Amino acid sequence: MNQPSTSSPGTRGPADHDIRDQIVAAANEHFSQYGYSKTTVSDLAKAIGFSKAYIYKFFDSKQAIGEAICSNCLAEIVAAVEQAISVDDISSTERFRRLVRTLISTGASLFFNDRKLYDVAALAASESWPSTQNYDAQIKRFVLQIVRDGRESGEFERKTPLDETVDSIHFALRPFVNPLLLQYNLDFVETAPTLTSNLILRSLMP
Amino acid sequence: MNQPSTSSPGTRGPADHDIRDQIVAAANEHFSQYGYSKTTVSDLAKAIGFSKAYIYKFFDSKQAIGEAICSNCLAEIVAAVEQAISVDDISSTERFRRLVRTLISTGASLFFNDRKLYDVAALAASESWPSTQNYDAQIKRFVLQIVRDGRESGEFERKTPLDETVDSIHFALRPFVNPLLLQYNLDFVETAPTLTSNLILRSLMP
DNA sequence: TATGTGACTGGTTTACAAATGCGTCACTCA
DNA sequence: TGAGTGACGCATTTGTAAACCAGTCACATA
Repeated sequence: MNQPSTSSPGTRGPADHDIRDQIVAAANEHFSQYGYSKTTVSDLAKAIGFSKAYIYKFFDSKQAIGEAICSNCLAEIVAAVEQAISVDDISSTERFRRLVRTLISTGASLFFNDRKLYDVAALAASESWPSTQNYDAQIKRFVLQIVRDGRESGEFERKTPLDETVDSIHFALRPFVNPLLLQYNLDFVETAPTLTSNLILRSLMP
Repeated sequence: MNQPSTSSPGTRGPADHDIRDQIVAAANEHFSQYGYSKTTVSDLAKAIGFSKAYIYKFFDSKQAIGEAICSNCLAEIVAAVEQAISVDDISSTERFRRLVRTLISTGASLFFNDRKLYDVAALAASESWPSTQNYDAQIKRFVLQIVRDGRESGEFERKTPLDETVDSIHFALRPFVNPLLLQYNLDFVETAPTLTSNLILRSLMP
């Protein structure tokens, strides 16, 4: 009924509350150290000195907490990509190359340096949690933006419907965007980015 | 030492032997009915009226039997693709479209109609059994053949090194070729084939 | 009214002992 | 000598009872 308007789905009670942040901080710590499944809600409660029941005043479920952590995690990738492509005076081609390169390198680095957190993201992807859908949508928006710019500057072809172009590129990037799939493509992390970028860029040639 | 020359790896004893065929037949039956892991080597032995130990005169291991079944399975996909693209008087573009379409439709049909056998293939892919590596190589050969033909006829561009073109296309098809990955892409089985084909074909335009 | 909790339920996980499975080898039989 | 097997070691799987966990609720305190 009176759900606070600015809160993300799965949260409860006052949207900005010190306790909520403490829970998230504890969850980040515990999830990245012991993993999502080995961390109990009681563990998080103990960590911040409250009872388990109190946690549920702020979050709908354990998964909702996972969502918060996962969102942060994926937001970092998005931020890295955004930073990499938000550079003045580079071609759309170069922008696209950076998108792919950054996407893969930050994703792989998450996998190798923060495996337990990566696993949360993979779980989220396998169950289509909102956080991953949102992440996916943001990457797609970047693709749209670059393709549109490239078309306007005459760098990319314009015959193919914009939607189709973006959809197909977005799909081609899926093995790197989706954490569940990225796992299986890590063997190709050296060669695949350039290969894929080149293929896509060739498809964009006027 | 005196390994029969024509036998596939993992096999033992005389290469063409009635018993071997019986084992393979029984395995096909059992694997597709109960699954690979729920089928014991003893089950297969009983099915053909021998003891378990005798099976090992013909196969190195249970996995070697799985290999035989998996090979057949994947060979069917390869055969379907080969038939689909071995049609006279069609453009390389059309040939490529058929490759992708057939690859996905036979793969998906295996998934939906013979799930237990599909799982064997997925297991094989996840552990990189020779059968899947071989399958992968065969698909790649088809791609090479089509691209080469298309280049010769002037239908496809020739600036990009042939190897790179083939590698990138092969990689782009991975989500459909690799049974382990196909599982995760079945939601897109309607739209992805055309989308992917179009992207790749655009990249091949002269 | 806002902060906070112990006790409860029913579904899942764990722990560990028993059973089963893979693969080998010495052996039999014709 | 080639066809075929029982019995065994070692690792994995399974069955199951106990422990645990996610999530709720009525209630306490200030």
